[in-house]
Amino acid sequence: MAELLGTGEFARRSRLSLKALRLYDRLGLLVPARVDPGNGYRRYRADQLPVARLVARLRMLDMPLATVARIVSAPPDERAALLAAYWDGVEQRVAAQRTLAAHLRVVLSGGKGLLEMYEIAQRSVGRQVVLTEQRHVTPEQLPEWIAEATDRLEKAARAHGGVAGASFVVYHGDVNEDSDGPAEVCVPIEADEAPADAAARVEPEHREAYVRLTKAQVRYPQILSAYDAVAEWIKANGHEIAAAPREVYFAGWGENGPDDAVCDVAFPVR
Amino acid sequence: MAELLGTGEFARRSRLSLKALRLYDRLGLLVPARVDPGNGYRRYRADQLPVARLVARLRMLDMPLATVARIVSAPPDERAALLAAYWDGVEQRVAAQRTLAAHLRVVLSGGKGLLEMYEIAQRSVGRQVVLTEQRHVTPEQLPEWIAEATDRLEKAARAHGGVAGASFVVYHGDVNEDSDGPAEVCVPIEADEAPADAAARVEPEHREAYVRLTKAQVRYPQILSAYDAVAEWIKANGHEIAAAPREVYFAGWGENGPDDAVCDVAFPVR
DNA sequence: CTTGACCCTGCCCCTGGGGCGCGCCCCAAG
DNA sequence: CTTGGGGCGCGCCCCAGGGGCAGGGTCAAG
Repeated sequence: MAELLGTGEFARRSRLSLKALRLYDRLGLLVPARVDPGNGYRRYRADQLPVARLVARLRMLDMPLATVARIVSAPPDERAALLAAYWDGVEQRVAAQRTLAAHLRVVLSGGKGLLEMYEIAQRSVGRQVVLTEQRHVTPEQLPEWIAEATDRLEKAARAHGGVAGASFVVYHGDVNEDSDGPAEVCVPIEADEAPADAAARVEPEHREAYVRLTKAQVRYPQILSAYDAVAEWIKANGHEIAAAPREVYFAGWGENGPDDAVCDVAFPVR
Repeated sequence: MAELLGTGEFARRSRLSLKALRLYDRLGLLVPARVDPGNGYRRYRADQLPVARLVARLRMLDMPLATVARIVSAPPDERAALLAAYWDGVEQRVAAQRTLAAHLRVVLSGGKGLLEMYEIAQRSVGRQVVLTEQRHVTPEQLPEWIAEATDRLEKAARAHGGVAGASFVVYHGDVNEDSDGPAEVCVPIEADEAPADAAARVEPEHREAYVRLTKAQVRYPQILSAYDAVAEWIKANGHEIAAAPREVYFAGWGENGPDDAVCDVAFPVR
């Protein structure tokens, strides 16, 4: 009565290979309705076809079988969300890789096309009193340290009138594989002079050339392209670098996606 | 004189693992400057670091080692182009997967959000005399057959006044895993009546609801979402399907990227 | 009864390494 | 001179997600 399909037909109609069907059986992902105990022949019900086709399509997204299994075994009303979560992860990875590829393309072509990739502007920045924390740090420690130090300084800022603007990180030395800074996290506070009871200093008024970056672009090493672009722009426009470069974090990290602007890379100019 | 680095230091400074270094050595991708014949110790020159770092970064793009090898062994002025070509391929694949993921999301959520994904419009289409070719065809044969049949019909159209508009494919039956059409490729010609010496017919004047799709969306199975969306829109707006659905190819395939519009999916309506 | 067409399991292969074990090697301190 | 401890080598097994092939059993139609 129940129309059972052999592996061959099931494979053809689901666009899965025999090898894949056997694997999915073994993994418990797609178990045949009946397996002949004598000869091991697998038999599938026709109503297993939609599941098999779903598996085939999820695999076309290069989704790992473990994730596929989680989706097909989830209640139907949660499946779309699981898929969306997986795909969001893919898009995040690809966004990061995309900016890295763009960076490498510039590097490999010897820096040509750098100024076409970024839109550089100028602005004036007022005098700021900042709480600071300074350290030698490697590229891979950097993001964590910036987050922690910013957090610490913002807490400390509450005792000094509160945070007065976007925090920024000044690079007094290169941070790359051969050099570890130092870097300095700065959080502006509502004060006229640097307090004596905290690590603080005055950041003078200046003009700066800057470029706005998305979260995917704010990453080592592709962020180096942005530095190169601003420096190139400064030279091309006859300006001169006046102080150490910096990253201005004007937006929070958590609440932004890979394609949202979160940071400016800026060089003070004369 | 030549400062040689041990594997440990070379690994740290290039961000490659010892395992990776040994593998790349064996594959000839990154061969140490010297290998001690007695104990097998590998020694790298400091000037191999840039290459090693390039390899590490290309690997962050999930680039296969074979492609990495092609890039690092290419003359410097060709490297950027090779990278660009690789990354273009990635973007094409991802664009196709992105539309598939969107399609599956709609399917898994039971068709909710379908009308928000597509922008559906209406238009009038005049009477057309078309050369046609009809066949039963499976989804994976479809693209090739459409290309070939269109090519044949466009050649044949030259003997009948020339091509008079965008070619289209009418689906007289579903084309999916369970059904193979038939489908009919139509190329409009500059003629008032169907010629007797060729497979031809008159496509009557009609109104149709349609949606414009990018090349990445014009694919099996995600194109099914577009059909569903147009059908849904027709029902929601109180119209009625008047004839078999069709895909209108108004732009060439070869010259367009995955995000360029190439095709409309249309249903004639009453 | 025979002949294809189906179907089974098991084995080795691929990529790009990770992890572990074993053993040697090298350098510095005692 | 010896004794560590870490650096380094090699080889083995492991992962996903199958592809491909060998060798053998099975099923259905002529």
